[in-house]
Amino acid sequence: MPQVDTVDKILDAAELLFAEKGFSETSLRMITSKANVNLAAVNYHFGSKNALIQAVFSRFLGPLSKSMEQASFENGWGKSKIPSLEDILKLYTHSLLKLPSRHQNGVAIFMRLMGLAYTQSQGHLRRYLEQEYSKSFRLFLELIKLGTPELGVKERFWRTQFTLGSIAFTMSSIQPLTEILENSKSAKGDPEEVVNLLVPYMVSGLTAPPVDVN
Amino acid sequence: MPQVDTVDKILDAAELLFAEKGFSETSLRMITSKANVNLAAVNYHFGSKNALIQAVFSRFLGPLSKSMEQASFENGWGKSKIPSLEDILKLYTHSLLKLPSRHQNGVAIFMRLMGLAYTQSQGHLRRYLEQEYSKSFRLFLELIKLGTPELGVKERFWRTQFTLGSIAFTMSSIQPLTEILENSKSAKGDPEEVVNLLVPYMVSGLTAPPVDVN
DNA sequence: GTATGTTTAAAACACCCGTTTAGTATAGAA
DNA sequence: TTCTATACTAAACGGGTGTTTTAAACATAC
Repeated sequence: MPQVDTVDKILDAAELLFAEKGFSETSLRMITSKANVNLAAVNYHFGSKNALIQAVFSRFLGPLSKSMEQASFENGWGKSKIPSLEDILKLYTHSLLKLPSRHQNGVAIFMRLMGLAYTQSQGHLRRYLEQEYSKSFRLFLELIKLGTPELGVKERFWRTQFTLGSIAFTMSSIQPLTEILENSKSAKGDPEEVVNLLVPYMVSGLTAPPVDVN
Repeated sequence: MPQVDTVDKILDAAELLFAEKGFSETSLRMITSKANVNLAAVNYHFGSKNALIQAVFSRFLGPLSKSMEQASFENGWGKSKIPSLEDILKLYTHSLLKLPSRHQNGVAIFMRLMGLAYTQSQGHLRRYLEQEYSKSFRLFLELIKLGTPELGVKERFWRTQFTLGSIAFTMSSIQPLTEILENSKSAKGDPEEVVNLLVPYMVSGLTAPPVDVN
């Protein structure tokens, strides 16, 4: 019996390669050779490549969504105790940063994967995430609503999309962007630093004076 | 001699399919069959699939970068006449909206392609865009710098990325998002309306009090 | 009308893909 | 020991990929 079993070896390798190259650009042969595992093992343990993609997401989204729901509950947030927008966004971003990972900079990988999930046209993945984690997402929207009481429905909707766009887009390309900024190929790209810059940006955008009132 | 020559038929089809599915997920056979053109025509006219991808970008980035440079010049913007951030963003967003296109909602397609160029790992494309349009991009950054004098280099860089993310992400999925908001499959999604909500959001985010000072 | 260079067409090429099959090895239970 | 379920592996399968080749059609110039 090996220390790390085959399933985890596959997930580890897949996580890295997907984040680096994208889903369609990563072949099962790349994954299995990086994981030192037989090609057929993927289909044996997961059934298909699509199922593997979903499993990669489940491995970190499961714990993450649980911890976020719990944190929101423990804070007693609700209509009787309305949190500030900054508190909400800080909770979420810092839950992300504290996410345990098997890799060196797991946050960046995780973020990049989330960005890809939005960006790449993986119908099955979007359907899967919607089905499994819609409850967590609705909680997030509910909290945003509590934190931006002055906004109309339409304007809140679009500003939330703008905000998600900032996150997804930035995080999905944080590595190349860091290289541009540091002007070197070895810049490692510190997600924590970027997140600390991101929160005030989002707060300011979300709480800007409304244009519309409806 | 046909009304629309083969080259343009290929570009039209490729543009739509790339925006819809991504680059690797779109095969030359999909493109040529949608364009009613022989498979070999792509390699004959463009040389390779990668060259076709680059050509798709050139067709709209060429005119766009020219019109933007010209507009900035005509306004006399520079260190002697510093534009407001709102003016800058309005110029750019409205240049985008006025962008002539061969398709119905060309803005969304164009934005989605730009988002993909960042997001998908197409090394050759990033290199190509950097080489061809670095001048235009540097002009944009220079204008942003004029409009946000209170920001340090690092913070300005990241906030600019956040802003680009909002635009690319929102515009590239404006259609499905509108459908969600209106709760109907027939909602048409007016880019101009969204842009009017987007500009104040971006201005507010970019001009938020600095966190860092370096 | 014939020759010349350009564009289209059909077919084949070599390669890589995800998946399946058929078989082997291993470990615990009866 | 024999049986059985699970874990793993080597090899092959069918199909799709970008690209190249070969030949035919076409317009234009001489």
